[in-house]
Amino acid sequence: MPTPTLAEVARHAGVTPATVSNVLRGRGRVGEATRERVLAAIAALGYRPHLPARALAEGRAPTMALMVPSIANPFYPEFALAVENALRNTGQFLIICNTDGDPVTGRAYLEQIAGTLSEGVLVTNANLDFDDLRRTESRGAPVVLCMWERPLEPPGLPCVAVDFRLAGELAARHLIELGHWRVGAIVGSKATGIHAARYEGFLDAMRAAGLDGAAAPTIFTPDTTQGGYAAARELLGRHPDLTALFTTNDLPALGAMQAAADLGFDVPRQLSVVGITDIQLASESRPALSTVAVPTAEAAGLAVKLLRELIAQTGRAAKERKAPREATVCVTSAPRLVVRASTARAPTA
Amino acid sequence: MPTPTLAEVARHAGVTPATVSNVLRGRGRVGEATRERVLAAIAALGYRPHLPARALAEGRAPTMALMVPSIANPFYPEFALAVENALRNTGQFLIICNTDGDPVTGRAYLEQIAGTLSEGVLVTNANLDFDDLRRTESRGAPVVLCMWERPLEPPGLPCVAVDFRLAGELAARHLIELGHWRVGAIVGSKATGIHAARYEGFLDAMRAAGLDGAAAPTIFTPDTTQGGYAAARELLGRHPDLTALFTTNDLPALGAMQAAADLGFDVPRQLSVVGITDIQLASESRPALSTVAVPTAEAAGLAVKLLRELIAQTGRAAKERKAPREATVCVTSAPRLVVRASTARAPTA
DNA sequence: ATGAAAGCGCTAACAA
DNA sequence: TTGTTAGCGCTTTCAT
Repeated sequence: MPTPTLAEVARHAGVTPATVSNVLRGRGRVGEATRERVLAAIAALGYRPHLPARALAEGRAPTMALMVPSIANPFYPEFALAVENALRNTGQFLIICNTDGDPVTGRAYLEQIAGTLSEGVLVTNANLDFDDLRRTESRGAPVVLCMWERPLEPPGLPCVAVDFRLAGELAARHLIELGHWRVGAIVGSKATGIHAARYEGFLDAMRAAGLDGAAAPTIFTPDTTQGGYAAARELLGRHPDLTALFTTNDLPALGAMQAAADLGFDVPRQLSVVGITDIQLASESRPALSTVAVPTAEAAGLAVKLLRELIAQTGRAAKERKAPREATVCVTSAPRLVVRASTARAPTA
Repeated sequence: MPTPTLAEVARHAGVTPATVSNVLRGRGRVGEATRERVLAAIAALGYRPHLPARALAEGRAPTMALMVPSIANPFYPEFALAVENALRNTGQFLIICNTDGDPVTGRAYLEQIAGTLSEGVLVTNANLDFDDLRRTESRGAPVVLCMWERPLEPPGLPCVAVDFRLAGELAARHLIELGHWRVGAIVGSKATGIHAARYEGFLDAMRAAGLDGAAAPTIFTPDTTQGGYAAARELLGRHPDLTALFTTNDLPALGAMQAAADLGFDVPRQLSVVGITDIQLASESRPALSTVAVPTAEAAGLAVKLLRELIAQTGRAAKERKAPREATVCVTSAPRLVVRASTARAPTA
């Protein structure tokens, strides 16, 4: 027996669909007696509301979309879990869109589901075209950038920002305080790419310590374990005297540690490695990775909150769509250093 | 300007909605001239079909649901990615349901979306109640168990089965062939739990080698890195003469390697460790984990395929719903051993 | 307090 | 070849 419809419940209870709908949503006045009868019918028939139909009638959409480059990249599942938790009990569900880092794939998703299946879109560094995102917005589906890296330079789209420059600075400062001054940098993006702010933080810290950060051996590489691995090999090969590696993300940091292990470097005795983010893996590696923890779960929660607010202002329900350009930037709490086993005092030359 | 409706496109093209619908789906004959006009109108207005409305009219649902205990557990994102890839271009999207291993949470998801938002349900070891699943089925939403561990003992629900007993046997045989005979076992479930078949494979291999597997020190522990870590510490503490650890899953294996490292054991020189599954992390650990690779991507593809077939037989479209009890068990190709750096010849006593 | 009716955006017979 | 008419399951005025 397929799920009964609201109409069948109504018939069973001897009322009209409107009444059933009313008891279901607590709208309109309903007599105590009939309410009970309706509730009984619902229970008896095992009625469950048809979400798409309800959404259609309400002019809403039953899901939110989360755009990620690849859910298999260890950062995103953690983020997705937090998003899903935030969504729980809102009556909306989470659709995962893997863009593969390809703007065309990303656009295809937006075209298909934004505003129809999904009421709003959460975007992580999925390499989407900003024009596509703005078009999505203008079609009525709010967009929130989930991990914007520069709180002071909003992107012109609603976002939740994390102070990644500070994260970079904290990581570098940690190294410096341990006495390191020959430190290499592994940046998980192009020079002007997504990790630039983190690298700037590194440079700031070096400068503050009277060191010439710009002279530090630096490699720009893909933001992956493999990228970090390759970069570390190259860095360590060319500059065997380095005592520490600054890395803009945990995955490359983990890769760098593997490279160090394969090269016979003792981490942290001969070489310190520090990352940024504090994904789960960071505490599970051996040696455990020292890193700068970033409030990802908090960011996920804020992103969902912001998205829902934007929807409330935009949707059919909105009285007047006020220009929301104001409060569309949330900033998370600050990153903080987590010292584990991959960093130690610089070896005295 | 919110997305235009099909009716607006029709008006713009000077035809009726039915005609637009026809050109959109290639049904019914449409004159070449009008088709062009309609296409032009679609392009001009930037029309995009409203997925829930379409699904409602078609009597389908616009998504598939994937039930996982936690998307943050490293195995599931890999599986989810494969599922999403298999779904791509089917016009359906993937909803992630984290059950947290809690049957009640799982039931809540099924109640809400199975058959309404989601046309079918893919289930991994999310610890769901089989009665709930059967009820879901009987309400018209097909269910597929995605990683059934015993091809020879189907569960009474459609499933794709992986020969995990064989996986366990291969892992154990590998150890035996390397000359290990004092091997401990770490099982990532209760004795009668999900990993029992893998453990049986271990016992089979031991027996075949004339060893008393039942006498092997064994610990049943949660299927996590931490579980493996704790189990290995205990095992190694009580039996410091063990030369190898058999593990029913990669995560506990990785945990066991960490424990070994913390205890000062040299892996693989003093201690070999082998896992099962071959998740990405397995090749990224140091030493890289020897393991038995299981065809997860293949399983994901088969699961989606099977689910779609079941839907085709069940849906409103089905001519006659034939009893599908027959072909509802897919078996993947066999697991295979992947030797990496965590296993070596047993040290000669 | 309840019912009647229209409509959300789309599809699918069936007519013309 | 195209248009007409219902209807998918639900919500929501507006009457009664």
